[in-house]
Amino acid sequence: MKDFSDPAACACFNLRKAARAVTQHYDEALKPCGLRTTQFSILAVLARLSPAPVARLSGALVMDRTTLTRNLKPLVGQGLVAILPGADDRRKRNVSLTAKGRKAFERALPHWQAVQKEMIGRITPTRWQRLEKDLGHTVRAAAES
Amino acid sequence: MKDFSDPAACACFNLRKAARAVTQHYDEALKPCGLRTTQFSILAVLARLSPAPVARLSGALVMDRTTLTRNLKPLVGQGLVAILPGADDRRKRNVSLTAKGRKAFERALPHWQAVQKEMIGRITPTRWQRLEKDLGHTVRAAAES
DNA sequence: GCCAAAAGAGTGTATATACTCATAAAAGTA
DNA sequence: TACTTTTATGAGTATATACACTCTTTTGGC
Repeated sequence: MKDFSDPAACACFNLRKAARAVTQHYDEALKPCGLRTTQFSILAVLARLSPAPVARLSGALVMDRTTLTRNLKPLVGQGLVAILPGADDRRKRNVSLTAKGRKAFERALPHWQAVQKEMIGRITPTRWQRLEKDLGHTVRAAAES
Repeated sequence: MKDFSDPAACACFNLRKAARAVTQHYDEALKPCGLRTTQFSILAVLARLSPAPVARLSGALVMDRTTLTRNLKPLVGQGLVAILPGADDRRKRNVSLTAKGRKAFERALPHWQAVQKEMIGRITPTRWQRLEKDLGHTVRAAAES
């Protein structure tokens, strides 16, 4: 049982390592847009769900609620995202994409497509298809506690 | 080509998402030891390579050199790791596991094994075996720039 | 309507991540 | 040897991550 005796086989370590390695390429590619990968992902989710309360977004991103709150700060600072109190429920904060934010997202899209194509090409489309499924399964497996 | 038009298919986003989800379990499991997953990983690598200069360790961890420097700080603070100037080359800083650090690592090992077993069980050993290979390939693919 | 419980969200604190720039020492070269 | 280049590293800054705690508002039970 190598998997349970050799820390180099650590599932967490290997996932984080791969995430670090890949993130650097995406961040580099999105640099001309003034966006990080995480920020692009948030805008992408918002493009579909805006406006939506914080908890709904953090669920969609599989990101801790408080993490999302912090991550929204620079986006709000840049005027790409606006946060408004909910009309029906004053506890809720509705996060929405501004016009500027939607433009920034659309400008970033081709840059993302380029690096995505490049990276999947390197990984190999076949392997990536498999990997994406396995990652999705992993997220669900981790979340089911 | 769904992979190049739907940001939800983003390789980076999916990797980071899975890393986040899994990290929470490992951090929770290692909490009684006073270690985070990243710290455990560093100790595990040091258990094999200690003493080693910063650049050598960051290479082994596929972690940015400056990131490792920051990550070492709390470990040094807890006395688990010591950093000494190189005798041969005064530019180098040799990072080494202290006796206390080795003990902390050995105490943490069973906790890691438990969560590793639990997580691989959830993911499924077959899928994990495949995933680990694919992650390794991804790291190499990303690094070959 | 009153009050306890639950839901939605922010803050304090600490770690994780990495780019840019600065520093110092070793190695190479004329 | 003096000068340049390369190597090893740290510091400044900014974002990413999340647990514990707190605050406010809503909801449910009576």
